[in-house]
Amino acid sequence: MGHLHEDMREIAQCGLPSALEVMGERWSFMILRASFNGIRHFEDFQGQLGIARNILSNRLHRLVENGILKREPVPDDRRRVEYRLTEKGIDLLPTLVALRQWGEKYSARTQSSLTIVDARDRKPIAPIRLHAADGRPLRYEELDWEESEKVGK
Amino acid sequence: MGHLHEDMREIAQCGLPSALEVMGERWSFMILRASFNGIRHFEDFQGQLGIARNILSNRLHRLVENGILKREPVPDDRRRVEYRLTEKGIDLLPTLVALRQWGEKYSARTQSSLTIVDARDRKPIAPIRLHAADGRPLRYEELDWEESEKVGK
DNA sequence: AAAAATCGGTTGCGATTCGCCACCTAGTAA
DNA sequence: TTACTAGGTGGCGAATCGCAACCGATTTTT
Repeated sequence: MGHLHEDMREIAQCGLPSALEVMGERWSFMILRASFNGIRHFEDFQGQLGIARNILSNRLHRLVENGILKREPVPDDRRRVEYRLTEKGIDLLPTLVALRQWGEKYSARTQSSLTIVDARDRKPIAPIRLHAADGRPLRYEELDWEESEKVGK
Repeated sequence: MGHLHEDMREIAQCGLPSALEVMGERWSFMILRASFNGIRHFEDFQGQLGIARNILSNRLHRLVENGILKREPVPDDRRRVEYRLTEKGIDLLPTLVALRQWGEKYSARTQSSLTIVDARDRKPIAPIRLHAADGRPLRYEELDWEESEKVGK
């Protein structure tokens, strides 16, 4: 009694848990951001993030095994290896940007360093928000939650 | 040498670290999602998420002290306490949805339970993506990174 | 009025995970 | 042939996680 949504039990899987399985680990988002910034090599990740080498090694492997980064040796120099974003990794950009914008909105320090701009007019992109299926932006008050059991589509 | 972006050193703070300080901890996003689903009470969070009580207690306090949730006693029953989203917490919805949509796109299991719909036509919201300042949606290829030192605005 | 249940925690304690530091191997440069 | 670089791995103490038991303040039930 008192439950708003009676029939959801325990987890109500919504894709969040599976997303967090990888991205919920410490450093994952920071590594991802570095990747978007063009970082590709182990030593560069390490230097830029200040992360311990064993942790970095572990995270890179987990990101690779989850298809977010791909690891490929550099032909010219067989010591070196490149970690680059896959399409799956690139698809995390909206999440990353939303998180970053939120952090910037609520932290004292002004935004800094690289910002993402529209290549056309070089103006910064808009704050990320929710949109209706037809593209109309939606405010929080215009939303509702619906129980969609229909797995079909 | 070899650096794509010479002048950014070490961290290149972008609001991400400050965002992750709270939301990077285990369970934070799951708790947030439960909040959006209407969960407000300790026991309900615990039951729904299956999280250990001490961890839950710790996370709730951290979310409160960071202004994401507010904790207020229930007048009618002085045993009970309510944890509710603040505006700052509500502002995390785009991040949460983006993460969830990504998880759903790349995990086998179909989406489930509560989905967010446009209250007007009750159709599910659109996938989250980046938009230009004028509202035009942007593809990844249309983006560029710019060094914006100008703190002014 | 007394006993039982509920709610929101806290405390111990073992199991993981994190993070610093040293070290190692293959490949390249001097 | 010696030195250096890139990308790791291993040991070990410190911090965090998670289970289970317990607790104090309040209702609820009997």
